[in-house]
Amino acid sequence: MDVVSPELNSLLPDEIMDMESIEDVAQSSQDVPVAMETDTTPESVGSSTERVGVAVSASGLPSPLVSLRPALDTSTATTKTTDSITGTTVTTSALQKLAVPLSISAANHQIILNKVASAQATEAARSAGGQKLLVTTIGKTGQPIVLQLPHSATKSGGAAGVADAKSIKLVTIGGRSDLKPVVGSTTGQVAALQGQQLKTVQIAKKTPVSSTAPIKFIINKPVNSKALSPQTSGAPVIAGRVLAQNSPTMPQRPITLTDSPHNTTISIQSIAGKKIAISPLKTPSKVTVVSVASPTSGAAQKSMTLPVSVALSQQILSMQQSTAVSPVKVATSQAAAQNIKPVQSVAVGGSQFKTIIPLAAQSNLQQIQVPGSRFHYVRLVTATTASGAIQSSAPSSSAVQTAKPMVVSTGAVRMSVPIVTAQTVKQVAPKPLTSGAQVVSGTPSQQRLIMPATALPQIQPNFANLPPGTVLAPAPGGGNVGYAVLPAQYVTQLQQAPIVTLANNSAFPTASAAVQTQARLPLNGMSAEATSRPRKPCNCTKSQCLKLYCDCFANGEFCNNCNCNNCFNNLEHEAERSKAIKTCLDRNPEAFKPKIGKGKEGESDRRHSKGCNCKRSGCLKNYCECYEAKIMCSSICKCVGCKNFEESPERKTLMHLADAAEVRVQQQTAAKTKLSSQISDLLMRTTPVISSGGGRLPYTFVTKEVLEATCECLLEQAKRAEQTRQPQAEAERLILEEFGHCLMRIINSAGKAKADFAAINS
DNA sequence: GAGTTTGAAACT
DNA sequence: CAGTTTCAAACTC
Repeated sequence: MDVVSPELNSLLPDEIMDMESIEDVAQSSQDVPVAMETDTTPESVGSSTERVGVAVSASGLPSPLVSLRPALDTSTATTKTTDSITGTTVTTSALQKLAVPLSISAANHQIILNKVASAQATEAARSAGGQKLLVTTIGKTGQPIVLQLPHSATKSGGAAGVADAKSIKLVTIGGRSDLKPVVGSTTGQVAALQGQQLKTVQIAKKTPVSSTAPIKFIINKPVNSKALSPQTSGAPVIAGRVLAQNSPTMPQRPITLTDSPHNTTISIQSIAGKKIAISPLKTPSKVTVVSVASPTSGAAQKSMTLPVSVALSQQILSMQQSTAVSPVKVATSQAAAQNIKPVQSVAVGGSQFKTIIPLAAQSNLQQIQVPGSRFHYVRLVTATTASGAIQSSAPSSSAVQTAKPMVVSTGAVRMSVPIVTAQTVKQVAPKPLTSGAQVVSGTPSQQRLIMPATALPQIQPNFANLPPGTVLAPAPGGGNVGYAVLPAQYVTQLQQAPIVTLANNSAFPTASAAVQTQARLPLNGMSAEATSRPRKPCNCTKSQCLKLYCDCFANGEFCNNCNCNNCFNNLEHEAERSKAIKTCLDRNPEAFKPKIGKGKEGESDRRHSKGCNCKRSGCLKNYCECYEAKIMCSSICKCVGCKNFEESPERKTLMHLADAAEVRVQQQTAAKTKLSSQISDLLMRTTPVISSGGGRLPYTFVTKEVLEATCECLLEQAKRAEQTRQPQAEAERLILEEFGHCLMRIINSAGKAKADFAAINS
């Protein structure tokens, strides 16, 4: 498995440190409730003084295990998964040193996970028996991780009650005072024992024996569970359906994922029907559910429609891709594997911000973290060859997937989702649901990628709708590896989009694979532009964009649409990039942390972490990092001739000038807008108008007939005055009065007509 | 757009 | 840790 260096762990941003989420993955492979447990042995915790990464493992699942481990070479953690039916245990080496070490660098809200080391993990996975549920959290720097993993070797299938705390896998976040013990039932369910804020999300995947039986994912998120009741732990998984548990004290707000056998789509339905935009920045208790089910080998050649229904029920974001296995395929090919839809449950940084990623049986998903907090990458890894990937039906032979955990920080402004085939990753053959269906195709699982790199040129046009910042990177060396890097805002958009469709097929006929997204929407009151403003392209020429000179690199981002030369800051040079990141971190562990400290809720205590060293700019030019960040220089600055302080007249002048300029720009913009509006109004006007005080009236009402009638009225009034021998002044008054009456009638008529017209057109 | 200035990052 | 060099962005013309 992979290793995370302690120092990297120590660099994990607070957002991640704050992560309290604990996910549980439950899978049932039979109509009979199947208990599933993922457990970590106590030693998996590693050194108490070391930071433990996130190890999320869904045992018993053919799906890739998610693991994020501390880089403690000396520590070893073992994730044991036990098949509830056979009692076979698959152990995933959690802290095992890898020949291909996982490179995890975490800084600035980002973690990079590289290289999947599967071989050892696979071997280790087959070792001892153990427990299935593995929940992990990340502790804060210097704070010990507490993993309480009772050896509940409970292998009893069915919905064994979780009342027994011993059978519960308890995972806490290291160092946090508000740790929430989590109890996982034998059914893989997790409930928060005392997590006041802890919310558990459980995704249970059950493959119906009958192809016609719908598969439902029910995500239950008990909140504020103070106690675990037997009821909560005993949620049964029956007949292809996973019944979500409810916290006795909390209402259930499940999301149901239904796999329709008659079509190739799975839709996530929000039972609550309430969509909530997830703001990774501020909103706590957010849960992101990302379901990505990749097609199995049996359906590998079928194009599929993969509607993603984003359902936000109780702050749950669902991003789902269906596996869309056609019933025919299920019948002819190895159905066992097809119906299994492994789920990855991933804790997301930030309190209660969670990401759950159900994966298809042969899909693999890796979390890629980049130093810096803005990007969070998820890599989908496809199964490679049959060797190692395909397992016999024997549950014990299930290979352990080496998918890396995906961690998304709450502070994520952008989220990237590289999708790649992991040729080096051994895939776990889905376990057969039934003994009779245990035969798994021995052919290499041509697992299709949602966005195969090989088809990148083809699909790229299909992603025209993707937001800025999306990168489709070809695989290095022309391998069948590709990445789709999606900005986090994309996810944000998904949160608000009613449906997101990811079409997946080898031929990409559905170029429409198009991800349907909506326009950027404000995030927490901040404009999306402000929160996810695309970074300026760099122009690096000599640094290969692998030094902090490069803003992209310094911000933990891949270069995208930059003007750099010989750029290595991309997925094609992951090795170099990882090395460079490590070098930077070795030099300065804070290298990828924001230089500007976060001010406290509107306070102006933002300041540069290191202070500037300006000599000649007076700290009033953008050369100065303080000034550039629009903050005052502080005592830690070593600048000379600083003018960037509160009372500085130069600064005030500059600010006033800037403000004035901004006001001018705004005024000009407003004037332009108004002028444009007026012009548009004029152009759209089809008839002349007269003013009626409150609005414009078409003076077509002043027709010849009206004029004649008016004149007649006036003449009549004049005659009357003449007949009554009124004085001239009085006659004029009467005539004018009549004229006024005429005008009023005209105006009233026009106004009425206008109103009627508007009513008709409305 | 080319050249200069600037200061952070990297290096010694 | 200080001095120097490198680098890319900011700035000027």
